[in-house]
Amino acid sequence: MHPVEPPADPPAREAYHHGALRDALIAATESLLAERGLEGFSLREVARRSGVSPAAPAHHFGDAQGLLTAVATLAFDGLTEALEAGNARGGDDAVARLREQGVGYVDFAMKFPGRFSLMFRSGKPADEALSRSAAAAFAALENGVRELFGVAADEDLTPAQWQALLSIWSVVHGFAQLALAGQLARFAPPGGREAMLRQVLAPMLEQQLRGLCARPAKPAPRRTGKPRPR
Amino acid sequence: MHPVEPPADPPAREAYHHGALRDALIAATESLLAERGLEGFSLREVARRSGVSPAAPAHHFGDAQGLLTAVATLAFDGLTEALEAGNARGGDDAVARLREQGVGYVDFAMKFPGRFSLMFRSGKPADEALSRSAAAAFAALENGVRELFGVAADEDLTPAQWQALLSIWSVVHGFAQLALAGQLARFAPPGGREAMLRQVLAPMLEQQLRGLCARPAKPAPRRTGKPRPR
DNA sequence: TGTACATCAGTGAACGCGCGTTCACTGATGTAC
DNA sequence: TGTACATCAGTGAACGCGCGTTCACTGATGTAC
Repeated sequence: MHPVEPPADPPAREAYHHGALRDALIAATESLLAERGLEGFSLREVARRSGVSPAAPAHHFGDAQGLLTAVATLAFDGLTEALEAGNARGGDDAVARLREQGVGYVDFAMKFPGRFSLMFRSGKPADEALSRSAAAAFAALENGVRELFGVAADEDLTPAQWQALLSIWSVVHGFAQLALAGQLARFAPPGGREAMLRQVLAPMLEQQLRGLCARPAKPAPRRTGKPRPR
Repeated sequence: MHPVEPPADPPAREAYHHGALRDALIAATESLLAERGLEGFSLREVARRSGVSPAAPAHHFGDAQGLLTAVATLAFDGLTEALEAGNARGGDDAVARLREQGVGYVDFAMKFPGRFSLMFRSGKPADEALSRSAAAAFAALENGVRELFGVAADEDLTPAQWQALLSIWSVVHGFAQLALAGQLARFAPPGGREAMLRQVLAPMLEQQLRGLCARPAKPAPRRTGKPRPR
């Protein structure tokens, strides 16, 4: 099933017995979560898939929670990379850059459903490294919005700009969740997923940008309260 | 902890021993899911909280999966009601009606996180009643979009209108998920949640409506593919 | 270069636990006569 | 109205199972001299 592969060229740091057990446990955790979700996760099954005894993971992660926290932390790091790669992919147009960040967000969720399911659960204990990685991913998205509106890193976003950030995050996050839940089959065959997302994002971003610039010329939307960023 | 309350006036149908065990089991399932998530669910704990023996639930739901399916089905029915109530709350303005549906969607998720967590998991087995209830909830949302664009029940939505539906669903679903994950604390204190959602939804809906009406006058967004509804 | 020792990744048996489900049962409710 | 019986919701003991974690251990790797 999951034979232990001898490392082709040992990763220097952990070529003791298994060779790269730490990485293998992380990979096994991701695939198990992708297959069965968080409620189907078990440390013993992860050990089994990695070809080691049930006590082996404790040497690397302490306990089951430690492994899950480590995977969640790596997951946020991966999301940060995906967002930054998307930003770069967008080229010179700030709208395209942010749109590609959104595409990167959803692609990440679809490519690594196991990681994604760990990232946004409610009962997270406060882990410092995890919080830092999560904050970095958020900052990557915030950065795209700053570029869109031309807000420097040391400037505050306006309430309307915070709102734009929240809108974009909500829409990509919701799209990803619905896609993972299989709910997008109501709209189109799975192959068209990315095209659908682009068609949702592009006009939204253009209108956000236009709306902010042209706001005084339009009838102001009734305010029911002011968002207080951060 | 969870004493069995004798039913004030027996619900006629199930006043045998416990009185309303079926309902009690459903309520216990919801609160357990809200507290510990799906991975913390157990049939025995539900029985314990309902004050009955571990074998009692089997008489009403067959097995653990049957109970979860029943709760998910009721959850979708509740969401449908919430969406219809929101629609009614919106009054005469189609934008307001759809916006209030969105508010109803998020309120439902926040009020019943246990139910909500069951509704959109990926590994669902095909249950007929569950599928019917899920379809009804979707139809309630679709109905709001039809009203927004003035599309009769027997008419097809255009691709752009399907896209609008997907955008709105994504944004409210994502907003709800982020709120449940505690991620909205980055933006504002929890009290401001509903105001934030309204400020996200209102301009989005107005722009969707305006965008569809004015589309020929604007430079057409580049199409990368057509959504194929249903 | 060789030897003795320290380190530590991984073993495998064992623990106690809570789980879902089964089973024969009990006893209250509902119904036929 | 009373009696005998059928129904069925709920009991509680029992089952086998997989779980997370512990523990003393093994044995390969790395290091001091």
